[in-house]
Amino acid sequence: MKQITIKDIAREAGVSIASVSRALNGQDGIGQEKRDRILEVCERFSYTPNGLARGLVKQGTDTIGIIMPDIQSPFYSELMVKASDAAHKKGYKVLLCNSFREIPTEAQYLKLLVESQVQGILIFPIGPRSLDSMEKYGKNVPVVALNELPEKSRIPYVCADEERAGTLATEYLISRGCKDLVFIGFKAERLAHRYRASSFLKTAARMRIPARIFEGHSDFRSSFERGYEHFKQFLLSGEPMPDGIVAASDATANGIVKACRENGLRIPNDFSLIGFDNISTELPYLELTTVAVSHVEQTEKAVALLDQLVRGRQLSRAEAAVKLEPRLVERRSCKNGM
Amino acid sequence: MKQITIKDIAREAGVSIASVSRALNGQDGIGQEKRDRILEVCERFSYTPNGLARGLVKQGTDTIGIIMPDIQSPFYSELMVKASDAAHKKGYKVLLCNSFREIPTEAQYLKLLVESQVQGILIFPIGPRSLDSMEKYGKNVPVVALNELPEKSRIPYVCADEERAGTLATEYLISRGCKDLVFIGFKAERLAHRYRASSFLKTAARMRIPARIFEGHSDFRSSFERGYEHFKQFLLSGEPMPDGIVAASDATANGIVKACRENGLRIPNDFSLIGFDNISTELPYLELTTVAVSHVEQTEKAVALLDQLVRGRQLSRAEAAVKLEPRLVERRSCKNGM
DNA sequence: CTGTTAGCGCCTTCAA
DNA sequence: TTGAAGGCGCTAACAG
Repeated sequence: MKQITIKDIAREAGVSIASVSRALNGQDGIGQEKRDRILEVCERFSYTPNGLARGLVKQGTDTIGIIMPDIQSPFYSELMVKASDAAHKKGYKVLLCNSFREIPTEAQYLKLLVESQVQGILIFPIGPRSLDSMEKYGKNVPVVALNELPEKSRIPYVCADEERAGTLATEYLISRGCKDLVFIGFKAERLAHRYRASSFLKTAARMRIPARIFEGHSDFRSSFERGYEHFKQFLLSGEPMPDGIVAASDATANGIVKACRENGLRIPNDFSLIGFDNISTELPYLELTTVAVSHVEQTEKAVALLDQLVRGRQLSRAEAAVKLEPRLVERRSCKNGM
Repeated sequence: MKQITIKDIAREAGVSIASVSRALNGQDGIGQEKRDRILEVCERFSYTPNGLARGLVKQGTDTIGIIMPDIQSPFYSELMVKASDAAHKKGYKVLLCNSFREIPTEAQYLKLLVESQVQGILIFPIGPRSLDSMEKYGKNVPVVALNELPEKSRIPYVCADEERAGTLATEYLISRGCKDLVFIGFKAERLAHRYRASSFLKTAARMRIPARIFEGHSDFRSSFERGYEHFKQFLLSGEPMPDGIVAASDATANGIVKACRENGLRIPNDFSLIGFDNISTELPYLELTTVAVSHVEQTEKAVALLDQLVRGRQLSRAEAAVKLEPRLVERRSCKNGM
């Protein structure tokens, strides 16, 4: 399939390549009649301009890349969709990449995107170990992180205030009368989990309610599986059953629900359950109460931030480190035991 | 962020740009010592080659594009992941695009990918209306369709033999003792549904079992919603309850299950349910029996086909129109009433 | 209004 | 083993 170039079109239409370029880009400085003729020829040859050449001379592609760990997770795919929307609104094209929760794959995509001359990158890091390559490629092109907080670094980010989220969730459970709390699905590598868990403990202590973190062993491919397996481990552990469970995330909560079904446990009858992230539109079988920031707000902020950077604005440390206020989304997975 | 070029590196290392290029691409014709020095300089400046320029001169990007209608659907996202895997194995990089089930968006991405000089495109068409742009851009670059069968066109495709799938599903339900069948979630625009539904009718007639297609009104964003709404409409319609339901797809079946829960219906106690596509690993609450082709087989075939085309091989009509044999995946949504 | 020309950053002959 | 030079397809001055 030999590529047809602007030259072919020019020859065929009997004009110069400059005119073709002008016609194609809707610039003026060309007669209507000539323009029509050129466009007609393009159509006839089903000519498509070479984006590489154009990008090369224009020094830009109007494209940003989005890297996320798991396209199959409802959480990420929803955020991804919202983020592309936001990017499109700002006039960017979007390249999507799925890192499969693998650090090397993630690094590879960062490289690919930089090489593809995207103007900026939005990344949902896999975890703290993502930092190295983010910092490396962040020298070439602006990078904004969502969702994991690269606090130790200078990478700009937009995420939820997870500490506050943990507090909200715990307070809510207690306000509904829970007297014994367990946190399930904890994964130490996730910074968000660390915040959620530590403020969980802190809040419970402050309110004088017994609370513990269940540390399930071994890790699993997805948060869903982790929730499922950890909760089964918890049931087998012989530990006393709490009346309130904080799941490390909604995906985790979903796994817990599955384990409950298999063990004849009912929510919220047997215990109250609360999660984080608000992916529950994807959980048709459970109306999960959760704590989260608005996905739209988060992604739009992130794109706006990236856009600033792309346009070369210098941002202060504070402007580039956005923590959004989470709020409670009340549904039906918590009983009212007051 | 001024881009660092091969020229800067050459100047810094005190060599010619040709040498830098050679070092970067691991070609020989350059001394080890010089090569190391160059690489060191690249590292120090965190130089990343410009893919646009490289693609331009190499006349190729080793990249393929994948376009799918809905990244949030477990069905598509799973296929997408499998397809990228297959592409990576063949040495291609992958660009992902989400058409949002919108024909214009789909066309736009086709254009974007062609302009980005991908070597080939894998597309999960939204429906028959996708054909126009597929044929248009198929002139520029090889395009292979999955999942919808563009039979009227010359676009190469790899999909399930949906007629056979419909037969299998219907036969199975009947073999399990069903005496009254309804097909729910039908959407006329989906070619696959038409095949499934018509062979459903045909098979039931052949086996002398009453069967009908319930035509729900109005359409919905996702198959899930369509299943949910259509089944609720069915319940309200006053039609007699069948003992076997064929859902237009697994996603549809999932919607039906949701409606069942809300109406106190139990599966398979109240009726047997079967779907298509085998996405049920994503339906933790129901072990749905289904009919489908292997996702891995399908995507690998598709990538192999595309690869042939990319390498310029001419394929016969038959080679470019692959229908895979579906098989029954037996789980627990059908009772045994024999 | 139109055409000519000089690059964009890189790879690849071709000479040295 | 090395470097100089041409050109990939396109846009953006600059001339006419």
